[in-house]
Amino acid sequence: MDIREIARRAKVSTATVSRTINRVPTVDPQLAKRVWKVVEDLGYYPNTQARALVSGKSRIFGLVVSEITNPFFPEIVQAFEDIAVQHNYEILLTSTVHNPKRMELAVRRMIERRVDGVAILTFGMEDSLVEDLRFRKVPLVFVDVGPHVPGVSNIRINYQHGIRQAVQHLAALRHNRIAFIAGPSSLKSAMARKAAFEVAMQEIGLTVPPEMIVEGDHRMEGGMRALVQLAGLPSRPTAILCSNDMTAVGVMREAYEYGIVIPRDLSLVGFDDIRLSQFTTPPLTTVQMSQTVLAEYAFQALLDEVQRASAKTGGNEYELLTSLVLRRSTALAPLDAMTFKTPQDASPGATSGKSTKRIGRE
Amino acid sequence: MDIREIARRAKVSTATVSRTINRVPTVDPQLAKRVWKVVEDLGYYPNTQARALVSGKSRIFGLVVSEITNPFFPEIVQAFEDIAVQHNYEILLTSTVHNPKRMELAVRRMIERRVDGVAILTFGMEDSLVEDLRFRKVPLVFVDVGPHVPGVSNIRINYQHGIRQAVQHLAALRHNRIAFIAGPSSLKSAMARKAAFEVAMQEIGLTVPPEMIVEGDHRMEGGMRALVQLAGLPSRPTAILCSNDMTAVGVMREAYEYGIVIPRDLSLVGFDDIRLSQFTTPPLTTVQMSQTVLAEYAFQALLDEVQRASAKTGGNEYELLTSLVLRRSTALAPLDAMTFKTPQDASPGATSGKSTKRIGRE
DNA sequence: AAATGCCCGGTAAACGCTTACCGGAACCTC
DNA sequence: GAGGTTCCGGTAAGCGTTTACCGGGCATTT
Repeated sequence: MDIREIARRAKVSTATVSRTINRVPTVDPQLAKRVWKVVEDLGYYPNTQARALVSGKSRIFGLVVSEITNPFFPEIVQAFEDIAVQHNYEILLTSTVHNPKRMELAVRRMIERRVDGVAILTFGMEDSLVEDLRFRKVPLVFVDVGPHVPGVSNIRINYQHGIRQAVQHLAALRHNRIAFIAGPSSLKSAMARKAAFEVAMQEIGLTVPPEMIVEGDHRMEGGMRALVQLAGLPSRPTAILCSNDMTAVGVMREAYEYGIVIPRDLSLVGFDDIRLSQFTTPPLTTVQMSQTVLAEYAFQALLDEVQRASAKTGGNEYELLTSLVLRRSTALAPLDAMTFKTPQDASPGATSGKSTKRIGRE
Repeated sequence: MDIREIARRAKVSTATVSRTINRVPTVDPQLAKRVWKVVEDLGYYPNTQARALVSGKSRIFGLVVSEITNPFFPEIVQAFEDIAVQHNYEILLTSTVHNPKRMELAVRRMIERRVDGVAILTFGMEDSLVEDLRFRKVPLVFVDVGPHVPGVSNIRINYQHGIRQAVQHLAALRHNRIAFIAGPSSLKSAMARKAAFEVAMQEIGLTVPPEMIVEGDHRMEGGMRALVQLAGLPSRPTAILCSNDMTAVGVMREAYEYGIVIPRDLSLVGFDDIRLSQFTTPPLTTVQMSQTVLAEYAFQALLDEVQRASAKTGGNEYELLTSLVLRRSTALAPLDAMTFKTPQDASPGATSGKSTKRIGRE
């Protein structure tokens, strides 16, 4: 069932049907009504492919993420989709799972589908792929790492702000041995977080001995390993700031094995504020980086670019703030130097008494 | 840059270019080589929209999930995408966030994009929408709840298998007061899980007093509320089976507040085996329902349907098994009837000693 | 009343492909 | 060597839209 069928039944030309459907104001209301009637009766839905072909606009944006199973991404995807739907855009999602082949294929598929723009939320994308996109004049938006050229927008993340808050918060709780579990050194964003930590520590007048910075992998396992390493130190940290939330979850998990009670024995701060960090025990204090706002910026950047078409102006810069969200994984530093207790002393619920409910024995 | 440009430069007709690109074997290798050269040199990628228009196949499958931010879904999406990529299919993802308007819009968009099939992994979709899809002869696959008609495939989930294993496991650990936290009664799948639990309990000769079944909401909050309720019982359960993992996470969270130590005081079993359940403390014993296999079945069902075109046979049925995966949230039932300890007795690490590492005080 | 302008709706080309059909060349067959 | 096959590549129609252009009818102007 196509537009011609509608035209025939409504006894008008296909042009009129098209105009009606696209709400071109010059069509006579009488006619329009007749057309709409037929459209409704037949349940006609226009064929987007054909529309795209003639208009040259697919109304599709590509969205490239590293791994949809990484809890950091689903919220971004959701937010991005929400806005896309509002603007009548479709989204082509690709989860590259860190596989260069997959990434290449993804780019190719997107170009073949003639996407109107691509948001790249993955870190470390081959330059040649970006070139391919740019060569085809596809608007791009990067987070944190894009080149500064026309047609390419960037969302820069202000790590410093949130991390400074976190460090100040810990300092206010009298922590002075604060460790940092970094992300993989191959990730620019991870390095930026680490640098922000070092700056914040310095600002506040705290020194960071080298052994207080250990490298994780932004996954739970890295956090677990890192805690083991930090626990083995002669002078242990009383607080740990992690480069992302999954790392913090790993720390929690390993801390539990060691009988270290968070936050009594150890304060812990994450980064990203993924959903999961509300669900941990105790809920994780973390530096928030709003996935929703990130998605909004990304979409807006693409949309702007599409609308101003190929005006030479292109390439906006956005800044995304980060900020501390307080939950329950941080507390006053232990008074004595003997930070970690042995398991028998460490009883859950004995910590931040005020928020702990108890039920008596029957 | 289009196929004509290629044709011109390679001094052949567009038909030959098309044939070459589609690897039709009748084109002369010499010619083909010449064409390929031009294609490579120019970086030509065919326009999928045009192809779709003429072939009548979009090579897009729709995927409808309730909420991508629900940890249950990302793995399915990932797995689905993996297979889709292999088969050169694109996926149109829609997260309905339980909003009927969104759902309607999603269906409309999918039809307009002329998807070749739709996998519906959301529960409770308006019949009218399904009708709309069926009317257009779009192949469909449902999980667990689809109607039994041609063109519609179903993936039935065998809840009984895994839940029986769970119950038997708990019984073997000498639990006899086993509670069940159900999902919302509006969800068919939740009701099926509850029924499976009741059957399994009966099989094993255990009775289920009505107060041992409480309704949750498949979210953390429901689990928290349910635990409060169960803890208030005069005769408390020694083990709880939850209708999904998020519920179990809520139970864990609330148990921590009460000083109830899992698994020493309370054994806990979840359902779904979402990623997160590996990350809880302790890791959650749960009934697995393989998201990967689910996605594979769904894709295969759609693909079958597309390939056999409109042969009348349509509508496969698949069965997905569930099975228990043992982690560390279950243990021998406490010997005395005084199931829950008061906080001061409850020390983490004192439980399943063998797997608990300790470090001595320095 | 004829000329002019405006308004609207129809005609048809175009978007970038695939493919049915056709025709020429080369190769057989008798 | 004439007619018949076979093989390949070109011609052109068509997929379902949008839209530039055109032209008829009516109102307005002189």
